[in-house]
Amino acid sequence: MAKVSMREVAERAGVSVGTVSHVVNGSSKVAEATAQKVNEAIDELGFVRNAAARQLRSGHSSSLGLVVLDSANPFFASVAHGAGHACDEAGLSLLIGDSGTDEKRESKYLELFAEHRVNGLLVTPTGADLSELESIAARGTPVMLVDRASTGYALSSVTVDNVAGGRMALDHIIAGGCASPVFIGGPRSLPQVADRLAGARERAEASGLTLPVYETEQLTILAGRDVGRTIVGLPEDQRPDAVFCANDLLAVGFMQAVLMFSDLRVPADIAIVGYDDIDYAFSTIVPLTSVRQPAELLGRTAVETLLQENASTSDVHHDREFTPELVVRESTRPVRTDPANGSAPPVDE
Amino acid sequence: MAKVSMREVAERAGVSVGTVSHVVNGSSKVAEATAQKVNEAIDELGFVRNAAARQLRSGHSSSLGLVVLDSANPFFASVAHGAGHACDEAGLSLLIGDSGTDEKRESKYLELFAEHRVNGLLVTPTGADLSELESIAARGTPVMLVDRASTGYALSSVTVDNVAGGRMALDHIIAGGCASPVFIGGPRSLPQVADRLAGARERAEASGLTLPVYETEQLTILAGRDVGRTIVGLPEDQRPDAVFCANDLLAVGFMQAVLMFSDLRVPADIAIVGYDDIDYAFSTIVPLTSVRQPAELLGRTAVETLLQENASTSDVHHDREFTPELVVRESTRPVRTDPANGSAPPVDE
DNA sequence: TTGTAAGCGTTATCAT
DNA sequence: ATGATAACGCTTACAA
Repeated sequence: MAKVSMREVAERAGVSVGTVSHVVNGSSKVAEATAQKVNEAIDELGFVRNAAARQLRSGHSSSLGLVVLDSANPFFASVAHGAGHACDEAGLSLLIGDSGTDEKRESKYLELFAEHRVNGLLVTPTGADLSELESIAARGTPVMLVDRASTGYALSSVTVDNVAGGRMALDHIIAGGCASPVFIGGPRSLPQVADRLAGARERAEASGLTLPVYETEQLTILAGRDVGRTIVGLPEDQRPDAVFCANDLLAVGFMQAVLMFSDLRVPADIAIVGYDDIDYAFSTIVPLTSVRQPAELLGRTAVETLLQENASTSDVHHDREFTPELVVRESTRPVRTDPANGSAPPVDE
Repeated sequence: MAKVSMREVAERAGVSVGTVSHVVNGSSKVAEATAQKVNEAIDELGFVRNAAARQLRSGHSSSLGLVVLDSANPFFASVAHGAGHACDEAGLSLLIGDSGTDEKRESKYLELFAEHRVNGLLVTPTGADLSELESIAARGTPVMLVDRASTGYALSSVTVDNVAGGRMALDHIIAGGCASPVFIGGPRSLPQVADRLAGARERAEASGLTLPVYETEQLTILAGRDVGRTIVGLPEDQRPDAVFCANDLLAVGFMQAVLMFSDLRVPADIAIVGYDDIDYAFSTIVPLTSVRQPAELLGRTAVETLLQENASTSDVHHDREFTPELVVRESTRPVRTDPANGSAPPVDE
């Protein structure tokens, strides 16, 4: 058992615990010779610092907590990766929690991290009510919203403009000549989903189109496949000619269903646009057009901004917003160069 | 700041700290009325237990540490997911470290987890030398190897038979009539890679074929794409007619390169077999034939076995091995039914 | 340069 | 049923 304490090391080396502490932490000048003896004792005994005691005494934890909606989603995996790197550079360790879009689990992790006295919290919240987070922040633990705007709350945030992303997707779909697009995604209580839909619907309606919604319970491949099965079973005159999926996982699943359960072609019969541009979007059966989000950068920026606010004495909150980018691949029809129409490519904003 | 301690709660409620501790932990009978008062005080003050103090006093951490090679790899994401679930059920929290196949980083996490006095360590080691882990185990922290055999060391392990997987892949490739397969993967110092190659080579040589190796530095999409670019640039008579990739990420990247940088067809000109059967293997441009590993089960079993060993007093080590499974899709040629040959499907073992 | 000693916030063992 | 109180292993003034 690693039940060797500084006291035992001190005894073995014939010095005091204070001295041991100093050589372990390099906190004060210790004579070369004594340091040597102490280090020997440490090796012989297999001493390992006790993080709990150290933290209890010092008051802080040198760690950050991150709560994501789904760590199996490559988007969040990238966010976590970026955050992890930034933490490494700052000498912090990153605790990761996966809420699975469940408020109970989210609270559980928030509680756990609070008990561990993390230096800060990075959270992609599940629910609409951010008051729990706000009160945590008010009590002194810096909170940073990740991929979620702080609208109406005294919290900082790092986001990507989802409304703009939704607009890009629909503009592109419409420019390709599709006339009956639908939206697939959910739960709609997630602002990411709601905003992408809002942007998309805005552009659909501007072109005189409705944008029916197929709401899913989760943003997974499986959910996409289920909707896909439903849609390919529709009579031709009710079948959409384009789908905009709230994320790439849904799009991947949807594409699987189309190609597995029907003879429909992508994009000729149904065009597909995803969201996130995960690494695999490039490699799908029909390479996927997607709205790219700078996931790693999001994670990194979240950490850096948090640390920065932590260092400053003021209580200012920062809201950093990135802009997504449409990546066009084969899952959507080429932009229609309709001479009557001027043949302009889709324009943002 | 969450600097409210039990002492303050006790004062506020007019009781002793001992009593507060009891109501917080439900550890002993407390009168209904006093419990009420204490809970009120807790709410009003916003008291949050201090994990460091609690652990220091109690001696254990209620957490497990997991160190994986690459958390962005869906295979390890699944392993972590399975492990996380098992931990949840056991009321433990899971600390996750990503070594990035770097021994330095691996050691760093091992050290960090040791300082946190985790109840056990789940590790997919990077290097060949497991003596560091062995001595950690000897000092009392249970260590469980994940996706790595314990050969020669007094450690427990949960693995999938990589040699068998390699055999399956090559048997299938050969049965499809390919005559010049190559192996893509690396670093070869990883036993997972070495074993898959060993199994594959065994079967290749049994059929009188050599199995050239394109060694990569990492098991990533990018690495696969690089090798792909090299291979499609080869003169036709030197070009392989099948590749067996050490994991699906490589296979995905390789496929991207083939389709992007050449007019070669998959599987007609080049057949591709991956390893892991990640969710996306199903959705690649040409759906990928792959050797499936039960990733979530691996993680779950690792945790359960560890806990089990932890509970028992004996020092027995367990080695649990799962068998992989070939999943055939369109990236490989159909098995050749050569009448002269009996037309048997590929056989395991 | 090194030793001494007072906590950090809990839990657990006693008494009461 | 509740209260005192002694650890747990460490950091950090302050003394020597």
